[in-house]
Amino acid sequence: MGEAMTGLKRSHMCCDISEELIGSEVTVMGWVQRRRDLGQLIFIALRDRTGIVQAVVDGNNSDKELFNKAETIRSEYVVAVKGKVAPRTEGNVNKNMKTGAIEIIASELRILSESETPPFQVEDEITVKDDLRLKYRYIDLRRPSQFKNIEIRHRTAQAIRKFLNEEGFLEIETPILGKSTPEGARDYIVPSRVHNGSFYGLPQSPQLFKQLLMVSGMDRYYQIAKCFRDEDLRADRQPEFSQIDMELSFVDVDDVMEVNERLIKTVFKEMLDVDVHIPLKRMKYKDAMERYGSDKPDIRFGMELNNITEVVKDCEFVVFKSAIDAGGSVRAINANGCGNFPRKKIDSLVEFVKTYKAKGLAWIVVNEDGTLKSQIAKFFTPEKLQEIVDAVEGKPGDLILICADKDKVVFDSLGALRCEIAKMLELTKPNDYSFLWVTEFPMFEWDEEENRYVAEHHPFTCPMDEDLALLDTDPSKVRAKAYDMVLNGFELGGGSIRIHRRDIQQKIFNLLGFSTEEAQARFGFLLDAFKYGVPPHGGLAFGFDRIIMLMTGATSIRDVMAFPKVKDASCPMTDAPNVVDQKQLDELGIAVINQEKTAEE
RNA sequence: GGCUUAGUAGCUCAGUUGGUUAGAGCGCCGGCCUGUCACGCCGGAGGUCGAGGGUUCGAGUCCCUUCUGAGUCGCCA
Repeated sequence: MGEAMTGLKRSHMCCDISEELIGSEVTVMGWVQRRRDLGQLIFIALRDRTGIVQAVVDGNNSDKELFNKAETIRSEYVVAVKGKVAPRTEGNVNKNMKTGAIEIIASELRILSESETPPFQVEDEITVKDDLRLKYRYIDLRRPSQFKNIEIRHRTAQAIRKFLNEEGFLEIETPILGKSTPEGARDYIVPSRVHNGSFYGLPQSPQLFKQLLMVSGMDRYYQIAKCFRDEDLRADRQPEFSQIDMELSFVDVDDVMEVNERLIKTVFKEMLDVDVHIPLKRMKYKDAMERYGSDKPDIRFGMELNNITEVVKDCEFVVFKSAIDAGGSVRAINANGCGNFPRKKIDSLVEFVKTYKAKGLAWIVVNEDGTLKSQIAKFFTPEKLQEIVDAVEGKPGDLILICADKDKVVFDSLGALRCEIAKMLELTKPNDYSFLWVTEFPMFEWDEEENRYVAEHHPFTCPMDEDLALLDTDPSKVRAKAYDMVLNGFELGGGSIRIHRRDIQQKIFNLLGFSTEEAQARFGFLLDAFKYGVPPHGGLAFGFDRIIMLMTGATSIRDVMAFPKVKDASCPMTDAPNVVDQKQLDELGIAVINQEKTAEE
């Protein structure tokens, strides 16, 4: 039920009503935030996406019908209010509202749509569980913070487009229905009615298409591309997400980095008025791991890792000894000033690193008087213990945390631990944006399960020129022309220079265990294209949602997407994914096994 | 798939060693109120304590199973 808006035309958005309009007649339309009924005087807080403006219905100075109608209004009704803009008297100005100096004296009121009481209040102050918010996402989006996030997302996209357009990039769309290339993440696949038993794959990224566009001579391409990955969700991972995807011809590493530094600088200045100093700091992958235990280090605080393997290598402590003998290492971080942590808190840190496969965590407290306290003290001479403390520059009041294991476990554990402690100590400031590039990634990673090398980045990544010879001798040492941009411990984006020489590409495929036939079957179209003249090229892709998340301070990318999915990749609002009719399955030639539910005809 | 955590009124939560009729704030409904703006005052409705089973004289509370979220590890070229 609701009235027509016939004869009314919206003249202003709510927050566009200002003191300059005093005396003029305006018409605003929106949702009722709140009705404050004082008996013979009714205030209506009317909200649209710009904000809230107050309308007044005076029982003594307006007609009965208007007043009676105003009394029936409830929260979230959609109404149109026509009236004169009036100043508020001295004591009635609301300084907390943009429109707090004025109000609209209503002369006409239309209830365009009534509303049931919403399942939760449309206010930023309330905290509602995520699944309920997402079931009623259209109401959740009415909250100012959500409007703000969606708007920042829009404006950021525009700023990015403007920058890239001016840099000579063409915005080009690539297919969503593509070919499934099961290397890396799981693909979402789409059955074909015309080709029973055959499937399209939804793109995990437009990688191959953008390289083909370079072969076509498009020279510079970008796209804000929807990508799909059928993997488990996280706070910063959704099954469908957006990338700022780009590719450039006739470039090497520095060229791609340079244009993207300027892109980020421009966007952060425009959106947040934050000055990003370029060129950004660069850190080699190897150094990032050694110093921060992570390939996406948060460099806003110290607590760097120290390799103390040499210091303890001759000790008899079996935990350290066996780790070293197995080819691992012993490393430590110095949590400055944390020596006063209660035992319980230290124990929780020990539990914390077990998440990352560490078997435990040794600790040494440097007391205020310089004496040492440690649960492993009995395995060491006092001199040796002091030597460890000196190796990490331990001072009175410090807490030293030591992990011994395979390098991967030590890096994962201590890398996460330093971030966890930083969070406990609130070492990071809200508006501190610390960017860096991580470079010189290894080309390959040994996959223990499959017993072969897999590409660290992807199989089209170009090895560093000086490492080409190592492809034949020691592939594990080959570094790639790959780079990640990192912000505050988050990978904002990454990319690489691609291989444009067939002989090198062939070598890489061999190392990855692809036969010529297999490579041809999977990526033949790209290899064929490379026969016909291919420019040196490279590119990069940013996680668009993640950038918006960091810019808005949201804690999840769900808050910066209009209609995100919950953890099991379903949508509580639409109930996707759903079971389909047998008829649809028959047409597609699909038989479903182990299906508990079947669609009702 | 593993680990952690949560589920009590429409929403957010409290609920003690198991013990009378399960509470609060907000919201909702009704009444009063002409300057509110988180309006105020008075009154009211609203509960399968996620579901199922068990222990017990007695279960929101203890045990088992299960469902639904969240975080995280694995996974995410």
